Amino acid sequence: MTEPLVTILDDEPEIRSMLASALNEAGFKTMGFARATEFEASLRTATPDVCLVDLGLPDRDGLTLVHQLALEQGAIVIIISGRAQVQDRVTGLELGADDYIIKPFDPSEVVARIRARLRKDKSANTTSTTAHFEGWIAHFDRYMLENDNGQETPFSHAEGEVLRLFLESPKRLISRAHMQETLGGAAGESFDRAMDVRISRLRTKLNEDPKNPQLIKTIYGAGYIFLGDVNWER
Amino acid sequence: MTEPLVTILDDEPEIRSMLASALNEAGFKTMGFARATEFEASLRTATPDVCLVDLGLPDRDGLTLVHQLALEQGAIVIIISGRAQVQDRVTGLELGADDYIIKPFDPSEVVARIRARLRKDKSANTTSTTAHFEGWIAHFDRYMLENDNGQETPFSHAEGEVLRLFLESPKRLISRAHMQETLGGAAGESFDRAMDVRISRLRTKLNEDPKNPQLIKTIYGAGYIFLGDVNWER
DNA sequence: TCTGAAATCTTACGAATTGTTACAAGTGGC
DNA sequence: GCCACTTGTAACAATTCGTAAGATTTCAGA
Repeated sequence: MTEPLVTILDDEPEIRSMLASALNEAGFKTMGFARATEFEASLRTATPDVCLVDLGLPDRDGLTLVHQLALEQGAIVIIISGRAQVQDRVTGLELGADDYIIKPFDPSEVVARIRARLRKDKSANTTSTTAHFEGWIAHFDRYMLENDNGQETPFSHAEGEVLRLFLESPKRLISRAHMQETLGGAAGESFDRAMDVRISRLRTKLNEDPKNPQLIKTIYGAGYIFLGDVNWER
Repeated sequence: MTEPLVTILDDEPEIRSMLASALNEAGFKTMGFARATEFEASLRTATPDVCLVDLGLPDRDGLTLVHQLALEQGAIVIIISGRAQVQDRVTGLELGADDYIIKPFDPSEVVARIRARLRKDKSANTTSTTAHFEGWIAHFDRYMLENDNGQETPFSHAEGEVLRLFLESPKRLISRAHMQETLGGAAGESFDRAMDVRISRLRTKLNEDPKNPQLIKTIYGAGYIFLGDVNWER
């Protein structure tokens, strides 16, 4: 995961810029939004790793938004709110938020809390070389794909990059842009086609029905989603 | 995971018992320790899912203990401390803690925060969003629509947006304006027709009789209304 | 009930996006 | 150098989805 993307949803410009500069300095990419509708529109093309949400939004009830985000996106959701009552915090967390930070806050704490979440999120996955999913086993050390009969077929390095990307973020939208970035398609050229081809080849190795893929789903105009439960071996 | 085990490490008996009773009530198993050495001895036999650690221990520097725990055990580590400075919190989190709760605290918030951590730990793989309605099942994770015979037909992303909008507000008027806004018809113009088409396509997939739609009703001059009982399963 | 204007539905089409196949350039082993 | 393999590119097929335009429905007023 290169430079996690953090979205900031708050109607106060000063808070947005304060957070953005602190986060950028800490090595995150950021996107700021003043209103929920703009933010939601952006979700179609970008998949944030962390969403900071102010509860006092002008155009939407913040809590229901948090609820949706936590459920539909796999993202980490952190509430930032002026409401300091215990009850507010408890309901916010129950509804799916991963953390609840009270205004006024110190940006460095926000950074620390985000790091803590991401650290946990990743440590489940990283440093392992074998992943089980839907009857398949991917051996990244040997570049081998094993089916439920124990038969193995090799996959190439390029195919492995795509597969790993999918297996590390299952059930989440992976935008074409992010994919391209991660796969080193440096120049945004007609590398698009190359990606398509990689995915196409991966799909055939996974015995996907071209008309109706079960594992790697295309989201027209947005990117891809890998369905299927993944278990990394540790 | 049956009944997660939470260890409580704090030298004040009242705090231990307060936490223990709140956690037991919430369905956790608990073990309390007054001193770090006892706690560490217990690690040889039990593997806690969550460790609550007070920083002001008599026999050990709490921070180094936290650091060890976070690294060696895969456990979730939550600091409970009387030190409320931002700097304390930041270093605690940087050293590997997953959360930092300040004394005095409300036990219900501790429970909520523990739940939030455990939820995230699990949910990495289990994001299934489906809705049941009038004999149909919409699988939003797979972009599939299942009828009462179990047959599945795919729906596109654009169609899914409309369907989701309906299923999230059943039996309520959805104005064209609101719809347009939500569906990102930013261009605003003759996107009207596009919406019509989306709905039309959705209706055909739902086997609606064009003369007499049962599920998606048009309210002339206002918008649409989705009839039918919806049950979300998330 | 009849009529006309406005709103909505539907069909067909086309632009943009994505999938797939064939081929060629590049790489490494023998 | 030969051969197997990987991987990008180009060309064409398939899909998605908005737009245009004619058909149909709704509602108000006569």
